[in-house]
Amino acid sequence: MQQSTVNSVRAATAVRATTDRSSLMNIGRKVDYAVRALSYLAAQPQRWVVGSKEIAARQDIPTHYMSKIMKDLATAGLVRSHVGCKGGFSLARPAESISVKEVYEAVEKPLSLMECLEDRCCPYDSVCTQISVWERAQMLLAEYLAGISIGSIADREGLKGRLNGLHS
Amino acid sequence: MQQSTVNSVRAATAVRATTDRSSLMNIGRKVDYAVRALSYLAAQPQRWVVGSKEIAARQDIPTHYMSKIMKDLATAGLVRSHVGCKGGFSLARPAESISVKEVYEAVEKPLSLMECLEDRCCPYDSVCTQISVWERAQMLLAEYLAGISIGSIADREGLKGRLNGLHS
DNA sequence: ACAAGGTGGATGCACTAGGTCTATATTTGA
DNA sequence: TCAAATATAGACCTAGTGCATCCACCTTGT
Repeated sequence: MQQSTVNSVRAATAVRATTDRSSLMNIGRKVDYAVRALSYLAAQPQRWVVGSKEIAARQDIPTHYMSKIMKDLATAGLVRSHVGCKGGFSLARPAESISVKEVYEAVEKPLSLMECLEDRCCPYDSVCTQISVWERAQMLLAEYLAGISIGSIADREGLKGRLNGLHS
Repeated sequence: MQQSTVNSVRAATAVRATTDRSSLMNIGRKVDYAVRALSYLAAQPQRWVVGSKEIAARQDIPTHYMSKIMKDLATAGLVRSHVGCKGGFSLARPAESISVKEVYEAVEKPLSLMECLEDRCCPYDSVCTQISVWERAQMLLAEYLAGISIGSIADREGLKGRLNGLHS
């Protein structure tokens, strides 16, 4: 029955999982900023290099924080960085090919709803009856976010079109 | 074009939203504990009263923390509390009618992925192109979790059935 | 009356989100 | 060639939060 099952598992693993909550889902400002910054880049003419200060100012994002975020995005390969005077950032790939999920994982961490879903070392996972619930929820979310592109976000309200129209 | 739009909005609202991040999605231990506690109750014979100490011990949950969680569940009306000697908790409703979403909201807060989705006072929401993305993601998640019941979780692996079999 | 339970609140601690700052390396324009 | 503008890397700070512990009190069955 239930108690004996759980008890035996507990006995087998006296040590509790380390308090490493560093991997839960967190859709905070950082993600918001990253999406806005990328959208701003996407709305620029092709391969146009924009400084992080400009992005920060236009999108009302704290300047230095913006730098750190852009660095993350560069490390993840979503933007290309151009060092030096008149340097800045440009999209490394077509905006249509950059998904919100990628953006999230570039500035935060791998998408994970619960810690036991990530480090597969939860002592109970063999008898846990709720893992699959969260697993499925996480898949739903990941699939949805993987299907939304920065391009589609930037293109709402016709921003890109309007801007390009002005430049042509 | 983009900058003027955003700038005008910024000008109209000099004050930034208060740093109230108290409402983001957090599927942590508390939710885990709550689900496990409710599952444990669901696996008991009808309306059987179980002390929080017992639940805590059987499910390997910190004792005092368990009390607080049970209190939350009682406040939310998911369990009935029985004060006094030989007191404890029992499910207030059939386990099949208690959804994981309810459990989450009982011990945490209203399900919300981003703060701007909750307090509808984000100064940018009229021009923000990503709100709808998170809004939809949140709906997906909420709908899914609303469709999973404690009953179905407790009944996996036939725990309830086996236990009832032993008692009949 | 008293022990076994729940109630409510105070408290503590570690960690993180969010943000700032400085120093350094790299490039461009004058 | 030098100065200004930029990215890079890191230390640092602060308030808030997750997780938990403990205590004083109230209820109730025996």
